[in-house]
Amino acid sequence: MSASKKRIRQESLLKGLEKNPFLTDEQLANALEVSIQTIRLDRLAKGIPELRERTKHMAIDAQEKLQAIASEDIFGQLIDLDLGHSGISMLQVTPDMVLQKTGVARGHYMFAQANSLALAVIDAPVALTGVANVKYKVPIYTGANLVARAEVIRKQNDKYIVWVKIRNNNKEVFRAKFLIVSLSEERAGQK
Amino acid sequence: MSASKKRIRQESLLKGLEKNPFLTDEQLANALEVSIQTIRLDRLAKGIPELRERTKHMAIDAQEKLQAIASEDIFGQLIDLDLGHSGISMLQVTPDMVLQKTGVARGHYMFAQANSLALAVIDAPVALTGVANVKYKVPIYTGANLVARAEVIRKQNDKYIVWVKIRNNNKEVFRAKFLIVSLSEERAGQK
DNA sequence: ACAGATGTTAATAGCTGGTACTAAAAGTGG
DNA sequence: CCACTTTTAGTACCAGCTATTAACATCTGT
Repeated sequence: MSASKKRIRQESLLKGLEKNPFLTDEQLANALEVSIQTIRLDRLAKGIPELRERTKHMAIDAQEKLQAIASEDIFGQLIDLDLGHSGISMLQVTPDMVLQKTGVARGHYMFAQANSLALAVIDAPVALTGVANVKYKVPIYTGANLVARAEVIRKQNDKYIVWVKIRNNNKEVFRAKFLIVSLSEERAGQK
Repeated sequence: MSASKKRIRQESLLKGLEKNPFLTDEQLANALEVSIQTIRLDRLAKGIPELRERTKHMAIDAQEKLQAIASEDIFGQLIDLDLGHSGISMLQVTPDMVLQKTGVARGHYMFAQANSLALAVIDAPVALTGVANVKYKVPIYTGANLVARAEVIRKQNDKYIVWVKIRNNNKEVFRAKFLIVSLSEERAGQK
């Protein structure tokens, strides 16, 4: 019986810290109505680090995640690139990409994957999207492994037409046509 | 002269902590070749909190940012909404939204703002984007205050045509036409 | 050149939130 | 009742500080 009391306490310890990781042993001891030493033994048993270590790791982890999001993990991994002709990228759909209400991936992730791949394929120092025609064919859910394939269809002076098709399990779920303008040097208006 | 030496030191203190906020006073003292006490006076003067406080605030801030990103069903702030007819949202362009190379905002932010606003306007429990036609008219840079206005142009059964125009300083910079399908209940394919 | 201001270093006491260890007390099961 | 687990208590020690007081060091204006 006491063994199960212990297990229950250790589990609520884990849950409590998950909800609020900034609790000291003292606060935890009060909350669970045991002594500080018991909390420390429990932490030791469960391999839970002390408050300061927890805080530090949270800071580092969250920072890294933010950077990953800010940089380009959203857009998928570039798998293959034939500059000026074609490219392939892959994007894993994770739970935070879907709308809670429906479980369907937000459309702008596919758009971002397709658009950034299209820009990557263009063989120019600076390129901007001018026009995009997009068609969502099938809703996407968590766990989908989206494979985008971009192809430059036409090039005329500084304008490129790029087709991007996204497949999930070899089934086409999205397609887009981009008109992309490459800029020679300076900032310039887009048509 | 010593006053400027002090100022220089305090500035490199700030810069050093910006690069690596996890430095103790002792490490900082070694790096800047002064005593620990000097570092502490400098921190006091500049209002820089101690290592532990810095770490904690980083953890909290980053966590909040992550949650904000994760819960962003609507990209930008919804300013006005006339369900089934029109809506207005605002999005501030921050430095992490732009490509370093060019300083131009990544296209999918505008797409996300427009798309999510279009979906919000639809008066239906579940709605999915089917087709999007997008035109980028002017490149956007950091600091831009994007105001998107969506209007339902046509409704036919479960299909809606929504126009979204984004303006920056009252100048149109982006427009998109969405064909959106509202779903009655179940998960269903999109055309 | 010397007083007074400014800047730097040192020393000490006390705090938080721990680790590590030892030992006693309480509960529990056969 | 004894053996064993679990819990609590107590002590010594640590990092990384704050806060305060005091002694030097350096510079600056006159």
